Amino acid sequence: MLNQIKSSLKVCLNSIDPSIDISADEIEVSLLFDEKGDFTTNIALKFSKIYKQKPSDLAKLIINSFPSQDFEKIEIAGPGFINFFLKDQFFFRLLNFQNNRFQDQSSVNIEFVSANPTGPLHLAHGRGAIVGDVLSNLYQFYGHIVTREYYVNNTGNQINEFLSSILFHISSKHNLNLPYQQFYKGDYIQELAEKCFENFKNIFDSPKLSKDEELQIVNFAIENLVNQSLKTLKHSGINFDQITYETSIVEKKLLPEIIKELEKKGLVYHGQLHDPKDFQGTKKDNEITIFKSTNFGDDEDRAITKNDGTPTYFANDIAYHVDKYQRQYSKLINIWGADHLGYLKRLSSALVSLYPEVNFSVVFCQIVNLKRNNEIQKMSKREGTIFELDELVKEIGIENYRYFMCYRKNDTHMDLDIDLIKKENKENPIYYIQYSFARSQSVLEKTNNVISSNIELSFELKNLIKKIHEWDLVVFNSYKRNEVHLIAHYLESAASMFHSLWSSAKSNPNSKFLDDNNNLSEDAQSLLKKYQLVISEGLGILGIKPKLKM
RNA sequence: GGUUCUGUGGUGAAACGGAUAUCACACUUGACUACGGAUCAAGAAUUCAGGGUUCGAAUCCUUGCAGAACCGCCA
Repeated sequence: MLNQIKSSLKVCLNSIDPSIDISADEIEVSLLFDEKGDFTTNIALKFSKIYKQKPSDLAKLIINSFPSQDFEKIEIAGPGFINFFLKDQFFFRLLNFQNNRFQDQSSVNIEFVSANPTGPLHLAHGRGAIVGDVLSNLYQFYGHIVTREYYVNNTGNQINEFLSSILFHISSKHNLNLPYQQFYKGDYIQELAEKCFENFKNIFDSPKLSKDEELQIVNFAIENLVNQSLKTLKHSGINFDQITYETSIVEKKLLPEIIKELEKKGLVYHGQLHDPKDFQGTKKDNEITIFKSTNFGDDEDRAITKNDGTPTYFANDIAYHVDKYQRQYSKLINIWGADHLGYLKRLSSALVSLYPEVNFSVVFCQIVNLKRNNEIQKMSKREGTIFELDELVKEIGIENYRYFMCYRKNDTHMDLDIDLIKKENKENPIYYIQYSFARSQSVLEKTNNVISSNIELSFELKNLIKKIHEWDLVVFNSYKRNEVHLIAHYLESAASMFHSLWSSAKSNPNSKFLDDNNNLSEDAQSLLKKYQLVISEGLGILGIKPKLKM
């Protein structure tokens, strides 16, 4: 019906002035859930200038030429809104809307989590994990072929320090006197060190480890952590299609070609930036390769090579994204934590200067605080008070975990209130939604016969029908904007309207779905089934199964 | 100091530039021999402050104030 009104409005506008071309996308029609009407459009306000008319006059012209057979009345309201009142007999038509849903089967790459392989996943990774997975579901909902990708940064200093920390533990526990320092602390390092020791026992017979032996050990340790992380994610319903290691990107040796390309565009020079923190040696012999990211509004130019000639993290990251681009996705989406906010400019400008047509976007997830007993829990790696993701999921359950990670806009700070999440009542939205679904199911199960009687079109019933009709609009909007919280909010509000309708039957028995003999009208049946379908689709995108019984 | 984000009832949050700013909690009332009360109904805001753009601003621009994240040749 929304689309029908839209196209009728387009015809009206065209008949008013054929020389003006307004595209269907510019015509906004939305639903009303109060006494003002059932549908509304602002086009008379929006286009009054183009048509050189006062908004109210334009609205009048539109109404005069609008095919009004489906409507009780169409009126001008406020400064120039046009409100439509649907005839009662057409309400149940609003439930049939999903026949020609938008489809786009192009392939999309969504990269998320991509945690450093030097420790277990914790709360901070959890939000990006869910947002990435739900976004993937959303793209799949519209037919896209989605690759969920996990990137492992297994090179660089952090890896050396990680290895050193493991060997330090082995050395001190088994009195081996190996020359390694401790960087990372924590129980998981000790456990990992033990595993490495068990697996490579014979290596430690000699007093010194070769480079090759070190490599074996660190790879084993990384593999172990990555698998553990993937297992944690799998437990919360997240499965990756592709794991990409930084080393495999390095092996492809894309960097020289990339630097050459950027050089051609005048975006690379050799020289010096400020002294790095651990700078050693003389300045003269330390010319590095630098990307001119200030051309794109970045604060500073960024190094592509370090003073020892090896590529920076940034350099390898360009190569990684070039690699992704070359795999021919129509769209690349990254989910990043807020700590990468300042990193976007340099990466996207490098990527865009290489491939101006690239469709690359980043969805940022802000910090999550853990709230318990009404207090924000301070978390610190040093004090060992990091809350591992595994524990969180165990404590609150997958459904709660997934829902609550989605119900705030991704770029706002969020407090995850453990006590609230564990409640089983209205305060917990996911519970409230599931309860409405179970209620609808109980009616369907109690039904003796489906009959062709009429159900009274109360205010509450109309609202619920309209809400169901609105689903397509909401989910499409959520997809266009990469904002998954819109779905969570829709579900909550749909459930609220369902409960309202349910309770209205207390004061108005005609609003009951079932009659005294447990007969259900056809209309009511199609309403309930459609409600279940919409809720199932919405929860499905969030990765949650609806409950038939609770 | 720079870059980016945020500022909405007592609290936590919603709101493609649209009408009377929505939801939950807390607080105050009212509704249960129930199609599952695990619910429903009723009650509160000068949207941080000033200026601008617009028919129309929580939303866009600008100034100020307050808070957060980031600001290595670390990843």
